[in-house]
Amino acid sequence: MNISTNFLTPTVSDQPIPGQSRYGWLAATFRAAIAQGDWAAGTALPSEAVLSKKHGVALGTLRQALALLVAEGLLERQHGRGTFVKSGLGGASMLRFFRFRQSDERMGTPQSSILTRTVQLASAEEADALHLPTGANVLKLQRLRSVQGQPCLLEHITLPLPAFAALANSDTAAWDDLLYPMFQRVCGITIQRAVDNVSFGLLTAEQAQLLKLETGHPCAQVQRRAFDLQGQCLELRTTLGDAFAFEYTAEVR
Amino acid sequence: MNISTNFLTPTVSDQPIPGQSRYGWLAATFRAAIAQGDWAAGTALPSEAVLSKKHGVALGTLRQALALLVAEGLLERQHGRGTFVKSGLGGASMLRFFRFRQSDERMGTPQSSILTRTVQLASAEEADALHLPTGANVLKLQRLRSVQGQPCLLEHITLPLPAFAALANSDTAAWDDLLYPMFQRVCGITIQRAVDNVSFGLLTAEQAQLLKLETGHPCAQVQRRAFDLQGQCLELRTTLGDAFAFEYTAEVR
DNA sequence: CAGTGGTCTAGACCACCGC
DNA sequence: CGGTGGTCTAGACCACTGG
Repeated sequence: MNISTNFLTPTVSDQPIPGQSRYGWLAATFRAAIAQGDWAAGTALPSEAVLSKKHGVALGTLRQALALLVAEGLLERQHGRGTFVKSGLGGASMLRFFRFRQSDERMGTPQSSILTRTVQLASAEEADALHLPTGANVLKLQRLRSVQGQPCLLEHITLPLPAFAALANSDTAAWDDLLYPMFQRVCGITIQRAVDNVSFGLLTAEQAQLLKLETGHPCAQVQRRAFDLQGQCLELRTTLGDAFAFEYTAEVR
Repeated sequence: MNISTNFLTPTVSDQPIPGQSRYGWLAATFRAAIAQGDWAAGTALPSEAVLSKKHGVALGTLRQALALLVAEGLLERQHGRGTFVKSGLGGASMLRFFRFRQSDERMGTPQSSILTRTVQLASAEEADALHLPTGANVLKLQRLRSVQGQPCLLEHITLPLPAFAALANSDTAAWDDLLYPMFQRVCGITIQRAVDNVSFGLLTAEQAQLLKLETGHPCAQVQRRAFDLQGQCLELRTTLGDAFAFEYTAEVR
């Protein structure tokens, strides 16, 4: 990572500044510290004064660096309390696309059950997206999520296999309703960010049966790629739900 | 608006600071200047040095104020050139929800034709959303947008009537393909921001006929509320398009 | 080259939190 | 109350743009 360690520091700073600004370099340093776990999720960073002194930088510069990481969603600042490392994604983020009856506040998280779990060879697209070598295995999950006993979302999940090996043999019935916190606990993997692509389709007979809908019923399809702290894609997920329960709001400027 | 004009300014500032920070108040001042047209869209603001001196504020403080407006999408800064007032929304923003063949780059804007134009009483919901008095009139438009001669989007647009009177009698055949720039030119109304709500439904017979699809064909429905610089809602729009052409990407952190 | 925004400093004081 | 982040200042120098 360190391209030029800059042996001949002319005047003041001994810090290797690649091509970026000082605060940009500082932000990168902190980003790495978070990614490597030196700053654990949920914990507080040292105060601004300490950090600025430690890195030989003015307060304002240090604050610019932190502001970058806040904008990226890695940090959270609280006036009078401190600066904290954000935990990864919660996992209930799929619900933002759907409005299921009574799902709004009371039953925050839908129940989850794993229908199938298999290990198989990664397809070309999967290997490409997950940056796996050819011939690598992936863990495939089929998962049904229900609200108040009503099945509402059907998911197909692909996970790269050396990384998620701990999930290949554990009892799926004992799994949490939320996967991402479990990824963190069991596999030490933090999902920090995801990209969802929404499109429209019709349910196949098998899909419809699981969702208790008619074959050919319209469905919304959300294809997700989820990334860890290093920006590595570590999950591919396809979620299907009743198109008539779909609702999403976006702002344009 | 000015709650306390603060007659007894104790030490330094003569500026009416409501409860906000200095830069927050500055930003509000600039926001108002833009909204009232003192800063015309597309023009450059005075330099940082001039503005900071004029408002008796340090450079850093002035920059914080500008940063707020940049984040709001009202301003745009260009290193070495200046700070500019952004023009309103372009108008082609509906296409971000759909992928029509060959619409990607070559034919940037779909052609537009106004099918019907009527003046009628605002419904209760419309009057509420547009902040109209009861009994006020609205302009209703039905509009078909086509790519390469193929009809693809059907729109139903509601506009409050004193404001858009200039559109009530002009020749619709001569209208632009993009409405928002025309709103600005003809009515002096700048659309700065919009909120889109997406859901799925089925086409009625009339809708299907216009879009050259089957009755009952699945459609994506985008309900938009568009706002001017003051945050006033000045347009209600419902857009229908083939659900199988729908595609949208969102990021979650 | 002059003028613009971008970075950086070394201070000061204020507002909030929790003990 | 001490410690935290938030605001603000009055400078300095750098990097980019355009004539």
